[in-house]
Amino acid sequence: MVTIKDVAQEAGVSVATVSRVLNDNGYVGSETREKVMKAITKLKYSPNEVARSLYKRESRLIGLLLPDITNPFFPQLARGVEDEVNRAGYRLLLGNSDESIQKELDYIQTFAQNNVVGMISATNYLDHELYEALALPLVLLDRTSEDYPAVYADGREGGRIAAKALVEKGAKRITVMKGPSHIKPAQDRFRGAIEYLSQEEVDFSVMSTTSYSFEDARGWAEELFDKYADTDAVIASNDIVGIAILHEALRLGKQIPEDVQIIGYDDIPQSSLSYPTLSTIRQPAYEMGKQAAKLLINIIRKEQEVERSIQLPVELIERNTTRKG
Amino acid sequence: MVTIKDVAQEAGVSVATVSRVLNDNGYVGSETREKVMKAITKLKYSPNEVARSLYKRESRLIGLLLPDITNPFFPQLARGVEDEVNRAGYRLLLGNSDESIQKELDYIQTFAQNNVVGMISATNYLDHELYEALALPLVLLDRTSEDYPAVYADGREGGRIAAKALVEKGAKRITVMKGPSHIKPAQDRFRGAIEYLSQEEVDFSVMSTTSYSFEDARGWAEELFDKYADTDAVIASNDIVGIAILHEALRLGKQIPEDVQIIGYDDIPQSSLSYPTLSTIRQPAYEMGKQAAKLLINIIRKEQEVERSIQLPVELIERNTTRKG
DNA sequence: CCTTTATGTGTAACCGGTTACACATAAAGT
DNA sequence: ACTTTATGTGTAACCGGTTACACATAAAGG
Repeated sequence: MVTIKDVAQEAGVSVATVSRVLNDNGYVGSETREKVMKAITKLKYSPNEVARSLYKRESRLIGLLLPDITNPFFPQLARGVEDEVNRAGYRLLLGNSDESIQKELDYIQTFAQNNVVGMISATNYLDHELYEALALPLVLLDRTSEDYPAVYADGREGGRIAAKALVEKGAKRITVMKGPSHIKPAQDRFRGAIEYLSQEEVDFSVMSTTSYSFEDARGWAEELFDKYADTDAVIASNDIVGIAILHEALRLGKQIPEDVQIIGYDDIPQSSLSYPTLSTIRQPAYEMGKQAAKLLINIIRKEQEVERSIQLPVELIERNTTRKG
Repeated sequence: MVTIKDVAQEAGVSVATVSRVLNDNGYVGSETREKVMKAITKLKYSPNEVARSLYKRESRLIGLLLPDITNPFFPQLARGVEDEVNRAGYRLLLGNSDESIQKELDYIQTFAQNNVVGMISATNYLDHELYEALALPLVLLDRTSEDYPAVYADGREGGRIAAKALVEKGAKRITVMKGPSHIKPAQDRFRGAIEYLSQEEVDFSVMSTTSYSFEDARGWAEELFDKYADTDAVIASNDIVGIAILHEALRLGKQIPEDVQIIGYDDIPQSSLSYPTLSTIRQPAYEMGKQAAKLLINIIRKEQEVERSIQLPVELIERNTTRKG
């Protein structure tokens, strides 16, 4: 391994001077700078981040904690975070917590042990005490909080928009699927939908679900048409479930959107690849990731006028599981 | 920040003793161990990984380099890697290289600068010189190589199986989609399909594509039916493209699988959520990730009898875009 | 009883950077 | 000509761990 000492020796200067050249601070004579640069190139020197991180007590790493990257909503979020974080010269330590508080705590600890400059968390549980003890800049993603800055989409409005669209498109017997109760954003969109429907002249029923996963989605779909066979519109808890419902409806010989209208939530990329293409409420996942990263970096850099939290707008994407006009 | 010194002081011993307790090596008296443990608990001490990493010249991080986590094939891979890597006490530094060699090089450099113990790369380009200069344990994933251990699925066999299935199911005018030429596994499966078809009594045509992305998938689908309107079976370059083709075929009023049979590749989770559900060649993505991580860890630990490379089997998943029997 | 050997603990060097501080010299100000 | 001030460079302390080595004591062996 080539160290700063080797470079110093090669250039015939001290390590301090090499360091000054590397970081472009302090005074360095122009010929000296030249010599050092040449030595760096010659030896293919690349400074060790770990040593720097130890002294500075701060690495150039940012921790990203997700529930599960395997859920199609998260890769986009993650990319948004990564792209923005890279722009500022940081790199990502990634962790999936599943639904395990233990894993979450373990990751938070690792992040801290590695001197990360900050972290972004999109997990559902949130152990306040530990996060507090941390004293690490933290931004929450896809989640609201009183205590920490957060970036999220307007779930309540999303639920409302979905409900409004279905009512306007003539739905009479709407079924609203309620997502897992420990997932906050799931509850927000559910609440938005219920609020809207309650003030309208329509019948609606609520079906509770306890997970978002691919594996269970088909089960929810079957249960839905079993329990509410005559429903003519469904507000799905997310796109995965929405596509499963669509699939099941077709299997039962229903016409989409004539017999049943369906609105998903998230607008994951594959929603536009279903058949018929799924109408949905779009959450700007990539943008949310970017904003969260930006916010975190501003906090890290102690910029003035840092927003406390950022709410991004949602949007109805009308595709082919809802009627036209 | 609580350091080992604080613990030493609190326990009334030297830092060396605390270190011995932490790492459970060297001699430590049982009462002394007790005292140290108590101090650790009391101060909520958590050793700094960076300091350890500097002295040991080795962190507990592993670098994972992917083309793009946003491509639905990769989240599963990543989870496989992460889960296995965690079991062994390591954590992941994640990077997406897109198609950029520069980004790839940058990430490799960062990995090295952070003293990662090893790296797993699933990227398409591979700058041999740099990887060589690295002297970092490296395992390639979803990719073969003469020079490095690799974990991959049997693409050629996959292509063959897909072609065989279609021929057996009565396809007469098969269109084979050729994936981007810089993506090695895409070429393998293509080659497998062509090899099989060449020895059979069927007509087939080849359509070249230059990307795998969602955004372009629809375009390829349109082009396909434009150029080869009378094709009765398609071997898609991957599931995304397969689903887009399915979608387009339905839009054109074709019956699936009666008029057109379609076989995808990868078996990404959402393939079972399409309508009709997509027949495909399954690559065990999660398992591939796990195996790659296992292999890397074995190399790191300098275990004996480490396999050079691991080829995993692919499997035909018959769903509803191919005819029965 | 004396020498080994095993056990327990502390001191200090080390990992590879960064930076405070000392020192030297040149340029600028009075 | 003499003090400031700006510029350039090196020495060594420091970051928070790990470990080689020294040293002390107790147990075991002859």
